[in-house]
Parts: sequence; structure tokens; C-alpha cells
Amino acid sequence: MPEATVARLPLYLRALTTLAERGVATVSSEELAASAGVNSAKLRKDLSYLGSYGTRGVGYEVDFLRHQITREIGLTQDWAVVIVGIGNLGHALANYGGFASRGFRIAALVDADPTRLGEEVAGLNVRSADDLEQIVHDLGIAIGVVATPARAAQLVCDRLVAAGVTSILNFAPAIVQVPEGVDLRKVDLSTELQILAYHEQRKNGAALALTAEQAAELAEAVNG
Amino acid sequence: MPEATVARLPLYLRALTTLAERGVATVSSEELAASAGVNSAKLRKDLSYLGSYGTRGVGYEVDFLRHQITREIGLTQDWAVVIVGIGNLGHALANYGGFASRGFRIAALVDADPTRLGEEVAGLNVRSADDLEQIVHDLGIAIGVVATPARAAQLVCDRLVAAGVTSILNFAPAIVQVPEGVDLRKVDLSTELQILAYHEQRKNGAALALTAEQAAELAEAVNG
DNA sequence: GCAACTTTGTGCACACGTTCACAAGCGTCT
DNA sequence: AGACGCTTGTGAACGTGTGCACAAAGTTGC
Repeated sequence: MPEATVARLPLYLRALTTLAERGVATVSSEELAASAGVNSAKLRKDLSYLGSYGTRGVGYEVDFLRHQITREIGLTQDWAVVIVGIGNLGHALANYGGFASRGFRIAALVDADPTRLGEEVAGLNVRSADDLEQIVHDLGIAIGVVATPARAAQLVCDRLVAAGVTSILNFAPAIVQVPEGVDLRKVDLSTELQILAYHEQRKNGAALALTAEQAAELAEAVNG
Repeated sequence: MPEATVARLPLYLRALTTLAERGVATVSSEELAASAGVNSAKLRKDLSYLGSYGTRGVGYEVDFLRHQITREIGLTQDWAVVIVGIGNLGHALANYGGFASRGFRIAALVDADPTRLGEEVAGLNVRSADDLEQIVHDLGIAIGVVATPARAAQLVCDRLVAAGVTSILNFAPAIVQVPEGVDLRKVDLSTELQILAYHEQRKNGAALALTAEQAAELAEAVNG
């Protein structure tokens, strides 16, 4: 299954959940694509990787398709997650309700700052980073979320990997290296803003360029 | 300039900043690529869109290249940003130091909850969502960050756009539509985890499949 | 000044992802 | 039963992105 398709399945799943809550029983690729914000042909091709779960002339059964995607992504089981770094962002992540409702259970919170140990966040006690290996092992954690400062990110990832974690979601603004076989995704808040800034500047630049062109035309009109 | 290249420029910028702080004056594409975690050919092609700023046989001058990328992305000016939705995530974003240091100034915080109004977060008073249009206009805000619950996201985006915001970074787990000419990027925490879960499951599944294959081989060996 | 070495910038081939367009299949209506 | 309308699933064309490989261009050493 193409990586691009995998990245869109959660999108479809969310759209289907919304439809199910509204009591919709069947949906066409056109409708589902619209509510997921993608092209209908792309949606159909994506879904075709799961199998032929649609009915021609009718569409897709919402509940059935939802179950198929859930199974494909692996959300039928629940995943234990450890969050490392309980600063502002770590707090927000620990309290984020969207994880639990999608099969991700925050199993442990870890921080290196001794003054934070024992603090209760989202119903869990913050534990020492020294115990990271033990925690990962005891709770059978496969997914780690890194919300530490940039300088700690590589070390934390190394230790997570050494402890047996094979999937890491990194929020720290740092490039970290992981060995083959470990999946690493990164979410970088300021990178996203920088990409927006680039386009924003180009919008303004385009306006200025147009003005320059208009000025040139004007000059030509005056001189000609 | 290709979109994929634009998305990598902030990465290079960060790597260059790190090098500059270490006092490195020049860097080869090979070294820079390594610290940004990309292929060196890709790095060179990306940089070639900016111009021919390297010296053959030597490499790139760190400070100069940094300045060029900064200019290209549009970080020579600073951008006023409004954060809408001051919940857990909004708090974390408001306090995130990485924005200010990269030319993004949090100019206003807005929330719809009347009990939160006037609360001071990161040195700013939380203002009423009713004043959104006024705030955007008065402070010359071009970039909006949406950290509201999912159900409010579309309305907030509509109002931001109507007020003149042309770039939006959406953290709400909802698909929102924006008119042509408005840039929308979304950061979805649980989607990222779901993608990891998919690969995690496949790793385990692959292990099981291997076992099944081994079992088949074993069976054949026994029967044959 | 020239040869040897290093590194950039880029043409080209390939892989990946997207979109179009349409045949195949299902339900409905007469 | 057969014709008709609708929607899926997919082959094929297209566009974008990646990576190799090498000529061009610079530096260093003699």
C-alpha cells in the first residue's frame, strides 16, 4: 500500500465517523471525497487497496468501511504510548482527548527534571527519565512521543529505541537519526509556519510584481 | 520552486543555524545533507533553486546561505500571528519559544469562552472571539493558528478569512474548506499516531507472516 | 602554470503519485 | 426480462519528485 494512501486513511476514517454519528448508512465516493477534501478518483483508488468494499451504483456502507479501515490501520487493538518531556507541549498532549478516543492509551509520562517528578498530569504521575527502559518494558510500549527540548531529543530517541520502542513521534525541533526498522515521524510547528510564510510572501510579492508590470505598461503607454 | 523543496528549506535553515552556533564557516553539501537527514544530490538541487550560492571544490558559506534561505522564506520581516482557541494546546503554542526566535510574533490570543477572557497567557491577555475581525485588522495579522475544538474550526477559519487572513495553520482535528488564494496547512496529532500504528502493526504482522512461512517450510520438510 | 583533487550544479532516467476516462457491475423501473 | 441510470474499480496518461552520474569549475600543491 502506497505511503500516500496510508497517510490519508485516518482522514477517511474521521470523515466516516462523522457520517456515522449523523446516522448516514451509505456514502458515495463523491460525497466521502468531498467531506475528506480530496479527489473522488483518488479516494476510490485508495479504498481499492483495502479490497472491493463498495457496491457499484450504490456506494460504500459507512459502518463496514469504517471497520475495514480501522482494522487496516491497526486500531482494533489499543496502543500504549509514553510521552517524554512534560513541558507545555507534553502537558497539552497528555490532556488531548483525541488520542484515547482513537485507540491510543497514554500509559506513562516521563521527564528528566527532578522537580517535576510525582506531579500529576492527566491522571498520571510524572516518572523519572532514569526509569525509561523499565517503563517501556513493563508496560509493553511500542510508541514513544518526544516533546523534549531540541538538545535532548536525540538522546531520548536513542534510549527509547534501545528500550524496544519501534515507532517515534517527534515534536522537538531537531533532526534525529534512528536505526533501520524504527519509524520516525516529526511534527514541527515552526516549520509549518515557515512554509506558510513563504507562500504569504509570494502572494505579496506577486502583487508587487503585478504593480511593477502595470507600471511598465503605463510607462510604455506614456512613452509610446 | 517545487513545493517539496519549500518544505525542506526550514530544515536546512535549522541545520545551518546549528552549524553557525558551533562556529562552522563553510559546509559541503554532503555534510549539510547529513545533518538535515536528506540525500546530498537532493540538497544541491534544492539549493540550486535559490541560485548558485556554492563554491565548487569548497562548499557553501554557512552565514551567507543562511541569509539567502531566510530571505527566500520571507523571515526577514516578522509575521504577526493570532492564536484562536486557548485550551491546552493553545497555551502550549502561545508559550512555545520556537516561534519568536524564527520571526513569528504571537500578536494576539483569542477564545470564545467568556470565562477565559482577560486571562494572561504568555504575557498577553486573552481577548474575545467577537473582536476577531477588529484584532486581525488592527494588528495587520496575515497568519492565523487554529487550536479550537473540531466543531468550531470551520467557523473560525471562515471568520479569519473574512477578516483578511490568508494563511491558516489548523490544529483542530477537522477538515476545513477555504477559498482559493488562502493557504491552509493542518497538523493532526492523532493522524500521525495512526500512521505509526499502521507501520507498527505491519512490523508485527510481517513477523507473524514470516513465522507462518517458516511453519510452511517446516511442514514441507516434514512431509517431503 | 599545470596536474590532481574536491565539490557544485544539472541532465537524465526512473519511481511515485495523481487525475482522467471508461468499462464493468449493481439496482431500479417498466 | 430488458433497458436505463448510477457508481465503482482500474488502465493509461500525465506530472511531480528523487537519485545517479558526470561535466564544469574551483582549490591546493608542486
